[in-house]
Amino acid sequence: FTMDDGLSKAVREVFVRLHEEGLIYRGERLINWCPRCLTALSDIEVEHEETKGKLYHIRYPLADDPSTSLIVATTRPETMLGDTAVAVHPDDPRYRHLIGKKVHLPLTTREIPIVGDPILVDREFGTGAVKITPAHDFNDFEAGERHHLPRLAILDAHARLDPEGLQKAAVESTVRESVQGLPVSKARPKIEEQLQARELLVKVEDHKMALGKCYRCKTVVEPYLSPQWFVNIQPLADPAVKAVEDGRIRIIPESWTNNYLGWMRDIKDWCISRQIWWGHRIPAWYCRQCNEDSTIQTAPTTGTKRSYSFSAKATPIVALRAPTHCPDCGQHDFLQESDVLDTWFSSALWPFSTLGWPDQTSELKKFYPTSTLVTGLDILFFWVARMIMMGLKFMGDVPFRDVYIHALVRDAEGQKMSKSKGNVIDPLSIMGDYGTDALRFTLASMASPGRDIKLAEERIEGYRNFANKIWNAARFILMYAEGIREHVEIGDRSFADRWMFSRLNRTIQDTTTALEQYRFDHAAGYLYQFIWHEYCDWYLELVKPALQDKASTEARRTRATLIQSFEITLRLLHPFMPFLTEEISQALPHESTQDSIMIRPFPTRQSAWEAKDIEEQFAALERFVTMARAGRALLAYPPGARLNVFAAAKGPDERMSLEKLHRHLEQLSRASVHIADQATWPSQKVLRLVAEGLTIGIGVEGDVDLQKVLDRIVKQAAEAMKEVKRLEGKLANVEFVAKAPADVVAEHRQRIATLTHEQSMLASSEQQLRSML
RNA sequence: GGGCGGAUAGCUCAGUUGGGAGAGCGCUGCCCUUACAAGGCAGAGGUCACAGGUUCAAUCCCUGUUCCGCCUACCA
Repeated sequence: FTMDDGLSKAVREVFVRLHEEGLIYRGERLINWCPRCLTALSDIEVEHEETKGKLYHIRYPLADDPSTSLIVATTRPETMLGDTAVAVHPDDPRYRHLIGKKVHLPLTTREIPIVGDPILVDREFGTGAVKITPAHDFNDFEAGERHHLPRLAILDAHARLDPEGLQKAAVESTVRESVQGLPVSKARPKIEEQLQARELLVKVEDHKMALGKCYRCKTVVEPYLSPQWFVNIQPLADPAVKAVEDGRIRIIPESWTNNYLGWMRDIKDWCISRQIWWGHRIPAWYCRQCNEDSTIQTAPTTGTKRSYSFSAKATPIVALRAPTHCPDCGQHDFLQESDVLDTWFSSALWPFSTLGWPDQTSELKKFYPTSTLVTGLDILFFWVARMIMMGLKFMGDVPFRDVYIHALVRDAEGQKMSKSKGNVIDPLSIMGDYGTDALRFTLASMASPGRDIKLAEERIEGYRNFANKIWNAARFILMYAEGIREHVEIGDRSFADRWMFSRLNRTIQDTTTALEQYRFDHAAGYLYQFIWHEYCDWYLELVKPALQDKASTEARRTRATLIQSFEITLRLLHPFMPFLTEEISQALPHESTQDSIMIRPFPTRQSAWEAKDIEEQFAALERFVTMARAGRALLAYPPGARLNVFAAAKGPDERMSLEKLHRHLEQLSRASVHIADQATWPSQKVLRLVAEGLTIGIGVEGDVDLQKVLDRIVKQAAEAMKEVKRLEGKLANVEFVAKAPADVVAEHRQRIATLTHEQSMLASSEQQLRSML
């Protein structure tokens, strides 16, 4: 970014304003530091790794009574050279009386105080005494502040023992000479040896701990004392906590809310400076005249580091532009701060900086705040929380209403994908193999809340097939689209059309509701089910005969319905499969003025389409057809052979439905269908099949394997028997009948009745079959 | 250490006012039936991790255990 770039302008504006309010300060603090990259690291840049280490128990003799000593435990014996105190718990009867006395710090000529600190010390852990090294440990730094202890840095920026620091820390010269210039890993055994030789090392035990490592180079990070820039975060965090507490911002799924609140309430000042090249350079300048003593020359060792920096004592001038002269000395020789900003500092401004802020643009008015932010959990704190804080601070309003936390996509082993780990699944390659829409649909369908996604190729392949299915349906429709189309009122449409519209209506409603609840998985499921298993499997099959005679009224009307319904379906599917739906919708017959599908309205529910009675009739048809097909498979009739199928309706309503749908029944079951009472069926050569209250008979012709059929019927009867026994068992329980809701009990009775009827039918089929064998 | 999530068909995963266990892929059988074999039709397959508890009734609620994963933390 150039300095005139809008984003940079916003960053500088924010930096300067925060600084003016005292919310940005510069100071010497401990930060996570990579001794190899020579830069500060933010929390997100540090990876923690379980490591086997050692716990060293070291004896610190009392200064005025060397026969008595405190034993402290540490995982980092080399840092003891920088100790400036030993802490015990003020209420600990073992040590209480020692507070205020001094111990002699081994390997040095220093004496350091014993302090009481209830925060740092856990009485139960180790010996109950702990060393304080403010320059090399975060907690010790805090403890050092509480007790006004000096900070003795004994490591340099490369995490080597620093000769000057060792000198200042009054380390014995022999010790000093043996360790100076050594990296931590080499110095540690030397220190261990020295302590051993003086019999001050009480014991060494194995110890598990989590070591922080630089995300880039895997070097163990060091808490490092250096001048850095910070944001005083509490004044920004408080409003951001409130915004979520009072519901102005909703986190979805809700379970992450506590995570957010917990983190925000316990937030620490934000180190925003980085010692790297790439980034927004901090808008601060130092007068060379006034800060001569604070200038630190550093050799450009790697070629990526600037050659100077300033100590914590230096006085910066923070401004939007380079100052023309120094307000103190009037000189005009400046060096700009060499540090750049943490990348999340500018990211935090994204919701408004991208809209032109600090200018009051029309985009800013229109799009701030936005409705939903979709993001991954891993940056909830680093990005989302900071956008909320900065948005509230500079815009006076939340940057978004809903935060949708989506799942993390992991690799096949369930590992988190990361650039540095190299286990990234390349979306471009997946898209090449299966298509962009298939990948998108897969991710939507697997986006169940609170659960991560292990990307499974089989699922993607399945949705690739789904896309293919839609292509083929489109081909079918285009094939029959030619010709006059006649639009009629919904009530006058055919059975198939009315059923399909009723189902489409339901699908629109379900999909919309699911989207409103951020249940993309449910929405994808509804669409898949409707398009494949209702629209393609049943509707398109049902209308085929009508389309055959192209000139007929029925064909004219069906063509209109086909195109209308498919176009609506495509719009409904468009957010999930944008490319395919656009392509097909352009191919369908349409007005030349019609917009791209992406800006057409999303379908809405039409109550006129709802047809419960039609759906019930369809259910009867589906039961019949499925059973006829099963019978065909059971009797191993070839698909081409025409069957004779008898159907007995349960009542007059069903009989009417079946008669009305007679043509469809014959078409879909490829059979001659006879609707008649069972009593009138031929007594011989008819196989009876029963399921869900419907009984059909299939004419038995030719040489068929009746044994297979018998096995099936016996098995089905056994299953029915088992279920009846289970239900009767429950009904026999007086407590069940007394305490269960009446409708549940009634339902149980109803199920028994149905099953019993089924059983008797099966028994008669069985008897009949045995006689035929 | 603390917190959170997961364990359901061979695999990847759905499944809430507790009451008959689902999908996709894979598998078996039949079928290239003029949209589609990346397909159609029909099937097989599950003591819902384990042990207790609450309840008339538990995949679902509670407790504990085992295993896996994530976040977080200074246990020196």
